[in-house]
Amino acid sequence: MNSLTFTALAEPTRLRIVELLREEPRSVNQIATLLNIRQPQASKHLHTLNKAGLVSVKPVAQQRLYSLNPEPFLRLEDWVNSFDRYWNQRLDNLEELLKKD
Amino acid sequence: MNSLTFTALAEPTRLRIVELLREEPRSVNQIATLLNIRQPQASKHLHTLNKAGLVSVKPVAQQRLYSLNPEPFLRLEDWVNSFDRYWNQRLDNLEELLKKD
DNA sequence: AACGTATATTCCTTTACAAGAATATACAAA
DNA sequence: TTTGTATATTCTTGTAAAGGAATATACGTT
Repeated sequence: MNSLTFTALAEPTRLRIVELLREEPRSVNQIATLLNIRQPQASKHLHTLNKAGLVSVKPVAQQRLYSLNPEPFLRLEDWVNSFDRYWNQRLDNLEELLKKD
Repeated sequence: MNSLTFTALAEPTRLRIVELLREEPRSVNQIATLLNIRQPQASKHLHTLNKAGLVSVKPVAQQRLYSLNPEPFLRLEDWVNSFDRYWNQRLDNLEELLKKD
């Protein structure tokens, strides 16, 4: 797993942006308005998300529509799903322990 | 979703620690040795992971065994799984588009 | 009690990065 | 081609956090 994905999501405003884009693609000003932040900060955070590969841009007239990229989230999904083995294993140990009565 | 979890995982060394603990609980020195870092840094990172609620400590003699806490990872799992709706929806839009021929 | 091992904490320095303000660029419309 | 709207970039400043070195604390052993 790549820590760059986590770095991008670690900033609270960026996390909120991602959760907005999870609903549908949006323009910079839409995001700025919805999150009550200034436009330059929105642009900067979107730039960071873009560099991290989490979003894509599609120019429409003078607007720029940002949308989520599936890949990094699917990779994150795989990564976190793989932890299930660990929980199950620890659960087995617990059962083993309980059997000893 | 809480950005603190992402903050904790954003640091490359901490991410490696988590991936080590995913195998089994380990002591501070084990982690420091395996990752080739100095003991104080290992302690500091583990302290950060602990504050973020990602790990627990269990004292055993003078050692401290760190292990993963399931909860935050299960929450992360839920969060990232909920993105599937988005991908499916976008996939539907694509199919809709293709139907138009 | 003294010493050794395991871990935590403190202090210092350096670096990354977020916000604000101001400005630049891109495109559209009149 | 001037004006307006949408977005990006630059510069500055403040702050958080990581690593190194040194030291403190906790527990065990002799």
